[in-house]
Amino acid sequence: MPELPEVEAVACKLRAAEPWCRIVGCGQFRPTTMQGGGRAIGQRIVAVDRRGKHLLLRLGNGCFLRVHLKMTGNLTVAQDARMHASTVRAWFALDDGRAIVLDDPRALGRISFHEKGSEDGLFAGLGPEPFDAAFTLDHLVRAAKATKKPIKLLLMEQKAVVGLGNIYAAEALFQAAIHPARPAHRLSRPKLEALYTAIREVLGAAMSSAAMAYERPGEFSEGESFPAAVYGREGAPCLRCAGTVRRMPQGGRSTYYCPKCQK
DNA sequence: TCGATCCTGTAG
DNA sequence: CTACAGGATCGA
Repeated sequence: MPELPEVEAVACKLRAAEPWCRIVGCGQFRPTTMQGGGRAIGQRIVAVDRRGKHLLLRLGNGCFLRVHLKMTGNLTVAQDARMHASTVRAWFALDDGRAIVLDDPRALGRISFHEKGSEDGLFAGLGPEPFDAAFTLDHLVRAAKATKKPIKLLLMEQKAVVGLGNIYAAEALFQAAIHPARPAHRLSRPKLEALYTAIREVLGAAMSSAAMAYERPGEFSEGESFPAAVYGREGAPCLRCAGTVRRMPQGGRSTYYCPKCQK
């Protein structure tokens, strides 16, 4: 599921289940999934926030639970805490009988409890939100000029900007017509400007698509967002030129791109 | 900086 | 069986 648009959709869906009753219990099925969940017992969730791909469940006393969905996680509200799928890895029971459950087939998702005011330390390594005023073209240019690593890897580091993963990084680079392996510091300012615009457009389109899927369920498949222009299209014709989409390994992941129009 | 690693499921 | 999957951290 989750790059930024999908995480935001999960947050929206959780907010729709407000107001929250008190947390009366929690559980997990392996020791690594959740750290300190028991410390949230007795508290009430007062807000659901998002920072990059992290979900923050704010508690009444200022502390918070941080949830990272990793590759396949989903955080949902179950009407009955006693029933759950085999892929549920952790849960919080609420006073009204409902439960917040981490459903995650691959079991890579993580939940952790954090003290009031520990956000700054916890997220010190994260870059700006893509739609925040702090994410400027100059910021992206500075980040790009500072490293020789391939631009796609820079985009996926969550340091120059947060929220892009394997799909949207590829989509943004395609839209900006930039080769994913280009050393970041060698990109011209105009190219970086195109990339800057593309990042916002790609994420923005995915977010409205995710919101649409939420408002009108059934018309769009759950979780999946809009059709990708390059991702997963190896061997298919490029949507912009006469080229053919290729796949190449990058940092242990698959990168999709058109070698003809992404230089 | 790069590969290995965490996990399970699915497709070929 | 192998390859691969929308993430991120860790040790060599």
